[in-house]
Amino acid sequence: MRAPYGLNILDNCVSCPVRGEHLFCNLSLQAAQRLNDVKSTAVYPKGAMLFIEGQQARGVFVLCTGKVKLSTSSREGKTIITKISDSGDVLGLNAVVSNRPYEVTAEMMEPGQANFIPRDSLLHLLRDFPEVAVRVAQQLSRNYYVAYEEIRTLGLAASPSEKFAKLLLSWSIKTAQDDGSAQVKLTLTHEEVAEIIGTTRETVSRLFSEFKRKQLMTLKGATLVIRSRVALEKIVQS
Amino acid sequence: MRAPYGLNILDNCVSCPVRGEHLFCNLSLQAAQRLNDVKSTAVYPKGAMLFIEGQQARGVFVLCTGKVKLSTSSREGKTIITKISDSGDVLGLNAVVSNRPYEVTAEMMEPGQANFIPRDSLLHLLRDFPEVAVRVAQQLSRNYYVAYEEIRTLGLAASPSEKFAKLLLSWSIKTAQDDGSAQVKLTLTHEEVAEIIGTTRETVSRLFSEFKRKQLMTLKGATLVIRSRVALEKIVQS
DNA sequence: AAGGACTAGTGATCCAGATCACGCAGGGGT
DNA sequence: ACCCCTGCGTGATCTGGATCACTAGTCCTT
Repeated sequence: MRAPYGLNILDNCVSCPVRGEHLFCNLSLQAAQRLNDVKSTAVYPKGAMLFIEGQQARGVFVLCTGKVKLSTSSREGKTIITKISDSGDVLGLNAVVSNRPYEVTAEMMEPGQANFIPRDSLLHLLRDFPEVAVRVAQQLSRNYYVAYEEIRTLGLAASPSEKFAKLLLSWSIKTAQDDGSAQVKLTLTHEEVAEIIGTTRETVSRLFSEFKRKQLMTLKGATLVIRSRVALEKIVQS
Repeated sequence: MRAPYGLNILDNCVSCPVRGEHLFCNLSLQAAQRLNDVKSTAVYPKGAMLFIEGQQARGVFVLCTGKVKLSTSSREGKTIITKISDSGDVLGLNAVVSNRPYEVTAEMMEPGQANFIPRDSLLHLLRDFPEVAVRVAQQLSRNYYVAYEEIRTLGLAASPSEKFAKLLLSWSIKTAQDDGSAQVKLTLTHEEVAEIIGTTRETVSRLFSEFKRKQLMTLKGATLVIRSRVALEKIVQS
């Protein structure tokens, strides 16, 4: 028996946009109920840290609304952003399952709401409900794929242009039109973009100029308009 | 009830060096028996490909003996080695669990033996035995951590020297002595080392010279002697 | 013994991108 | 209005490592 909507973990915030695909949607009634009992909801302001790299894992966060920046830094202060998470994402799962410190820092980029599930509760859930364990395994392997893509990008894609083009393409996936164009609201600073593609702020500035000059994109206020995805793909594999 | 040794999946090859920590050791009697029924063992020659990047996932391989090189390449032919696996490692797990193509190519670097577990059998095992699912989840999150380390290395550690030092340190972990020295049998070509740390063969050659000159290591035949791990660690974080 | 196919070492050159150093615009806050 | 702070755009310079081009040792094959 499937849980009615009322027991979905995301239901007490905004309705879940991809309901059913998520880690904690469409569980059995029992599992969903247990989940509901152990979770707690909170609202976080912009800039709030859900957790910090190196902290012992306390539990996982299921993001309802808002965007979260996941990043790591080296001792010398260099920072890379590994992912921008949004609604529906589960944060901290790897650390919880393998009982290690959080490997990234999670910072709210805008105010938002998240459900928290304490470590022990989640682990018990895992052992009591095979369906949850399988879901978690699938989620973890998905995370792995994302990480792997990142390795490919960092290791194989040589130039900043290439990585920048890749980034633009990844942004434009959701809003892609039939004609290959797309619009994205640009919420990151050049500095942050630089931390994503592993280059400097100056280079990102120059990339924006270059791509505009080459008619690959235009910028109207904070709205990024991508002319042709095909042209970008050509740069990626060049 | 725990399975007797006779039912451990690694038992029909060399005895498992870290028995008990592995994915398929110390399962319940039932689970171990099922596992034993569905697995098949084979010997592979040097150069054999267990699977190739992009192939639909057929199943997982549990490596008994030998070393396996895991690598990805870009269309333009650039290759990176993401990991050198050895005895006990489980290969292809991520692809099987998330039902995607293998994300890497697995090539035997020396002759060796491996157990194969077909995809469907493993997935059934997952659903029937919560303990297996939990184990798999843990293994996946461990894989994730390794991938994450790689991202940190590629994204944060700037110079080839730094990455080379990191690599030497990772090699010397197992054989580290109290005085900070260590010995490693060097089985990779300069070319392969270059593919691991993401640089060129020439640069690796120069790195070897430089590190020898700086008394960080010496080379006797194929035996690499690391003088002081501390000195290397200093380079890593410099 | 001789040839070929890898693997290594090392100079010479070149260039993309980091670094440094500005100026300039917006936008709060007092 | 003022200042200060953060984010952006762009020139000038510098440099680490890629690339190219050799030589030479080693191991295998025939």
